[in-house]
Amino acid sequence: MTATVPSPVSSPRGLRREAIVESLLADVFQGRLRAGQHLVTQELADRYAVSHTPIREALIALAGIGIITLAPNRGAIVRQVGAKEVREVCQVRKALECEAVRLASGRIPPAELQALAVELKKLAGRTGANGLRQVAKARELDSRLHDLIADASGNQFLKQELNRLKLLFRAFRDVAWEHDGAHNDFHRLTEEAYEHVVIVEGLLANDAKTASRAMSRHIRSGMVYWSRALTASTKQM
Amino acid sequence: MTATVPSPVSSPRGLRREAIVESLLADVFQGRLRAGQHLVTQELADRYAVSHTPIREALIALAGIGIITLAPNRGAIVRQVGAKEVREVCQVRKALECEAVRLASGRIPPAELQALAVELKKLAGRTGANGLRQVAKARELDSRLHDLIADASGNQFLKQELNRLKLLFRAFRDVAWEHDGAHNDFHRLTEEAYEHVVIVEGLLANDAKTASRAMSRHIRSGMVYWSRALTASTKQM
DNA sequence: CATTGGTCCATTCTACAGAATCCCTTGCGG
DNA sequence: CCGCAAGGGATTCTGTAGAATGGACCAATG
Repeated sequence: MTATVPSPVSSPRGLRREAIVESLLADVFQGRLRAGQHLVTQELADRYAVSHTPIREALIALAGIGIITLAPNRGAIVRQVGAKEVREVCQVRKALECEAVRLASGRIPPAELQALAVELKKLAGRTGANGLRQVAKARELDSRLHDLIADASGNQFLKQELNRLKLLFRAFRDVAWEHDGAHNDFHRLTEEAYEHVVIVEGLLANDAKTASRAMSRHIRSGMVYWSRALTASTKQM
Repeated sequence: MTATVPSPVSSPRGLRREAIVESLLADVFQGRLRAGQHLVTQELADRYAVSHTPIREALIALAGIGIITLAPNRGAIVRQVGAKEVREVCQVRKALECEAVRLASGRIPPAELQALAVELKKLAGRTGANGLRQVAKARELDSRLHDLIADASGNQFLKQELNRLKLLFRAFRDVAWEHDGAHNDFHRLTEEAYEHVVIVEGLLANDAKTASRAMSRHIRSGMVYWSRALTASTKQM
């Protein structure tokens, strides 16, 4: 199971923990580590070719992010990723993203927004032809928009929180993706592009209310979509 | 400096990290550790009479909470607690508490709310006479209200996030408290009690909008008060 | 069903390696 | 002769490894 991806880590001293955190996050994102799975430090240490000390530290950090839970003297297990969790995280994310949009409204350089709008429309126009390329593009634009907003909110702490939530959400989405197969998701991606356009247009018009409502709808529809994808294909425990 | 409080920890194996986290949190809350201060693992290890491994792990956990920042190969420093940080955290907290109120509206047992309302009014009535007793009572009621709301929101994740933020906020408040001395804060406490009453009444009337607006005002006024208290007394770096 | 022994593994300790910083020296310019 | 900047070495502290400790779970036995 874990042997499929050896994933050795050769980071400079002091950055190993961080590298391991990222790699483990990716493992969860891409379904190599499943919910409920027990993580054994020694195994991970072997796999990453480091001692178990940095592994342990990485696990503590992951527990802080909320990806795994740590039980004293019992180690780490990957958190359940069910429809309930998706809804919960999305609810929180919605509240924060909307706040960020309100704060950011009128503070983002219009040039950036224009450029983004152009690319989004181009993406939304193409109906799901050549897959993976478009998926990558969509995700990049998504990231760019949300980062732009978080930056412009002028609230460092909020930005940091949003980033954490984005990571969590990505974990959920990627698990669902794997379960569900890809073909439906192309549709969702173009839908998302349209939603993004509405948000960007709201921001361009300096209309905080509209933009924040669009953001709310955007996240809600993501929530509905991905939580459904999860329930559809997972036999919950 | 640190010698004033030896704080030895004698926890059963497996809970030491947790114990250290709590103790360090308390140290920050109570101003024994000041913003910008550099935390040396060996010192802390001596102080708690453990090796520096669990100390390191505790620091990683604290960094996850956001109380300290970790620089690779450079160790931990206690985060700046200035007016800016208070405002940022409060902004985030406001967004989440309001969301929680909206979700919780109509789902809290009225009996509980009634009881709380009675106690709050009793507290608000007494004008700042016997101090510490009232402070303790006020904090207890505050905690009870926010917990009630978080529980009733039905969102475990949201509840967990709110708890983290409450911890952070408490850290800020206690630092400000120490700087400012106590006498003004009694006034603020009765003010808070009034604000709480409005929230409770909104909830009793099943009026999510009013309740959430009251919550928003509540947190905003706390933000204004405490951030002012901090700027007033701290010579920021 | 309670007990006990065994095994696995999380946790903690000790020791060491490497990074960052500090301080002292040394060389240059005033 | 004094001040200042640059270099280098010592010190201090972080990060990692590997060993030791003891808790949790399982299975076999009474």
